[in-house]
Amino acid sequence: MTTRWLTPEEQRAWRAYIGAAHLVEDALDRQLQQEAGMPHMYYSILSTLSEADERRLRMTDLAERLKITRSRLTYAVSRLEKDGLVGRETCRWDKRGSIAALTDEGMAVLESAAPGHVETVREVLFDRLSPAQVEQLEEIFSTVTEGFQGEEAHGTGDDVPWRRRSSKPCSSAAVPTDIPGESG
Amino acid sequence: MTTRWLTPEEQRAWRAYIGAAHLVEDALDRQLQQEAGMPHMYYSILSTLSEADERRLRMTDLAERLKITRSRLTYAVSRLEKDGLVGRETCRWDKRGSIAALTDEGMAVLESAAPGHVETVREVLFDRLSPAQVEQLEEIFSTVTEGFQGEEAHGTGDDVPWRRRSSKPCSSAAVPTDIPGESG
DNA sequence: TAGGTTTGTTTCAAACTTGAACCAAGCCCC
DNA sequence: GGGGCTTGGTTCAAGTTTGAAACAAACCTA
Repeated sequence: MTTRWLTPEEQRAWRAYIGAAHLVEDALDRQLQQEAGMPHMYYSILSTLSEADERRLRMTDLAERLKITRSRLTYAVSRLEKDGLVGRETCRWDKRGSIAALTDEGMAVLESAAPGHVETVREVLFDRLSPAQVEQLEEIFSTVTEGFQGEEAHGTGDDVPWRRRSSKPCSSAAVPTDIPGESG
Repeated sequence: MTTRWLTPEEQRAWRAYIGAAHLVEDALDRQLQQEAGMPHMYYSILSTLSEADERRLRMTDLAERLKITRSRLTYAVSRLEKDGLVGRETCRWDKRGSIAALTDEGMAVLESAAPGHVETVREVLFDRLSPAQVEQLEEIFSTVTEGFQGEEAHGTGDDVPWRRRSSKPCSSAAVPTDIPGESG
């Protein structure tokens, strides 16, 4: 099959996107590194945990939500754990499982970093976009994300074995009142 | 000042964007790593050079176009140089300057990798977007990029000293017929 | 229920990125 | 024309990411 090159419009869009994405990422990383001593991804981990049930999530779930590899997450959580912002627990119903839990200190750090972070996100992005554009942004990237979800099922013969879909909940909140096992 | 948190619409847009951006980046990196043995950024370096006058560019210019730090570029070019895909030359009119030049081998590698790369870009992005959305994408991220250009001039008191704007051309094509210096 | 596969996670080495520090070469200006 | 500032690039150590390999627990299934 002969290559379908990008049209001039697509080229422009692609370059604008790639360039801006770098700028945005860098700005976020720099701001958070300065004010919270961690890169953006680490902040996202804390943030995601803070919204989860009981402020804890299985590693695989967390990786799935953040769209990162499990290996990357392991490293990041280890660092956050060393800093006392996250704790690791083992899952009682699936002993393979490991659960990341936001500590009070982690919550505090998150809360103190949040305003500065949001301010940066506004500065670099939302303050420059019209409401219509915000909607377009969501629409465009939701579509892109959806594209990836189908891919794994069939795909172009290409599998993505390392990016799995969620596992069972396993947080105590998601557990029935009568807990199995844990007998004695 | 009290924090202007993100509205629900903005939140959704932000999350969609961040998540999709990770997926896209990973997909591109993976594809290029497989088929060309280099991450996306390195491909972009080759690609940018290939379009430049004489297929060569000063380091600072290259960094500016790619929106990356000079330090990151130095490392990347060193690797590409080791692979024989790029050569380094010194600038005759500014002896501080260093010029990265795409070699024939680099051009060949680029050309052989291009179809697969474009195909991936289509798969993950453009094949899922309407022409209107492509336009919106460009508009949105051009705006974002512009935002950064103003920033350095005044900004919120925050300087970005390491991300400079272009230097003088310095490629032989940009040189007047009568070359100064180089007296012999 | 032993053996084989799958799933959840970590580990490891190699590659990459970051930011600060450094070195030269240009530039200014008295 | 000798300081002092700026600019172009590199270097270095510390931190992060990657992908493959290792492990262990869970899940078949004969």
